[in-house]
Amino acid sequence: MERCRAVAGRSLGQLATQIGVEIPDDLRRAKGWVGQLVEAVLGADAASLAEPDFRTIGVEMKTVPLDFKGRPRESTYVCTVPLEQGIGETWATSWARRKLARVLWVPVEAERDLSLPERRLGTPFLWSPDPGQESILRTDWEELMEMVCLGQLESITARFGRALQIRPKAANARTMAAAIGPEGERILTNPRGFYLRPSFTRAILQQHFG
Amino acid sequence: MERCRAVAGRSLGQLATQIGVEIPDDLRRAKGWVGQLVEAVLGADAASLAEPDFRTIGVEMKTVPLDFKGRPRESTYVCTVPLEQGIGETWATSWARRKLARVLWVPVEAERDLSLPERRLGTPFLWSPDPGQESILRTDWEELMEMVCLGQLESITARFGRALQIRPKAANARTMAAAIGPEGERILTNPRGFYLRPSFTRAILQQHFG
DNA sequence: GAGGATCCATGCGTGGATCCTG
DNA sequence: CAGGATCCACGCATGGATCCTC
Repeated sequence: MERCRAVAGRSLGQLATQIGVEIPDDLRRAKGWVGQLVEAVLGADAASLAEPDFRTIGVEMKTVPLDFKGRPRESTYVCTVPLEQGIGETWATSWARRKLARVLWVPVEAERDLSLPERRLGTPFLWSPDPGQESILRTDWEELMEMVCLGQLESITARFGRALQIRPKAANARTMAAAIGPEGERILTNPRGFYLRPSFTRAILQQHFG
Repeated sequence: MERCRAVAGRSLGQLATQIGVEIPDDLRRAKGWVGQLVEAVLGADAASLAEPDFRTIGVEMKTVPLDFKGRPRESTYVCTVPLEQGIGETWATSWARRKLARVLWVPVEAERDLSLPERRLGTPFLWSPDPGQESILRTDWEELMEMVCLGQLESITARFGRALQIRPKAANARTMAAAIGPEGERILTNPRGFYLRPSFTRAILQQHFG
C-alpha cells in the first residue's frame, strides 16, 4: 500500500521511464501493456523483480481504464470459463471467486485523446466483495455455469449476468477448446472468459471514492 | 523416399548450409539440433516449409547417432509416459505404439571426435515392427504401465524392460508432474519418457542393412 | 454502448535428443 | 556403460486487457 501511494498521480510516461520500458505508440498491438507496466512498478509476480509476490498475500491486481468522468471504459477480465471441468465446482470453490476475493483496483486515465505517456494513475485501493456484491456474483456464476454444464454454452451471450458475463477470450475466433454439447457430447468451441460489467466496477469505485 | 536418397551421404555441414541454418559448436546446448536439421531438410512439420507433413502420411522420423562401427550410441526417445491417464489405456491404443508404428530411421555419424559439420547421414529407411518386435514392445509396455497404474512408478528404474525402458524426461530433476502414489493418492514426481534401448535399435539397423 | 473479436508476453508442456558421473 | 539428468525450440494455454463494429 505504500508503493500504491507512491504511484498515485504519476503518469504512465514517468513510470515507464522509471523502470526502463519502452512505451508503445498505442494499445492496439499491446493491449495488456498498462496492466503489465503497473504490475512491474508495484513489484508483482510478472515483473522479475525480487519483490513480494502478490499471490503470496492473496491479492489480485486489476487496472481499470477510466473516461473523463471517472467511469470505467471497459469490462474487466476475471478468468477463463471452465468449459469441461465445471461440473464438480461450486461458487465457493471456483476460480472466479478466488480471483475476486481480494482485488487491488488501480484506476488509470484512458480517454482516447489522451496520449499513453500522459495518462495518470489514480489512487489504488483494496476491495473485497461485500455481502450484496458477493450474492450477485454468486448468482450470476451459478446460472452461467449451470448452462455450461448442461451443454447450453452456445446459447450464452454477453447479455446474461447482472455483474458477471461470459464473452470470447482467445487469440481469434478460430481458436478452439473442448466443451460440453447439447447432448452431453464433447464439442469444440471458442474459449470463453468471465468478465465484470463496467456498471459493476463503477459501483465499486463509487463505493470507495464516494 | 526420393528426398531421403538425396540426403544419404551428405554431411551435416552441407545440409545446414543448404537450408541456411547456423551450426552450433557442439550439441551440449543444442541436443536436438541434428534431429531438427534433418526434419527441416526432409520437409517435416517442424520446418515451416510448404512440404508434405510427415504426420499426414503417418510417419515418425528419428535420427540415430552411430559410433564408428555403425552401432547406436544412444537410446531413442519415444514419448512421455502417461503418469495419470494410463489407466484406461492398452498397448493397442497407446501413444507409444502409434509413434512406433511407422518410423523413418535416419542414421547419423556421431563419433565424438568427428566435428558436427563433417558428420554424414546414412541412408534413411522406413521400418515397422515385425511380429516379434511388436510382441517385445507390447510386453515391456504392459509391464511398465501396470506398475505406473498401480502406483509403483517410484520403484521403476531404467533397468526394467527388454527393449522399451522408462527414464526421466524433463528440463531437470526439480520439474514435477502428477502421478499415482502407492496408496492410489496423487503424488508429484519427475516426468518420465519411454526410450528404446540401443540394443533394440541396433537390431533394427542390422535387420535392414544386413 | 457493448457484444463479439482480437493482440502481446510469458509460462509450461511436448518433441527434438545428448550429456555426464558413478 | 548406461542410468539418471539435462538442454533448446516451439506450440499452446493463460494472464494482461482493449479493439472494433454493429
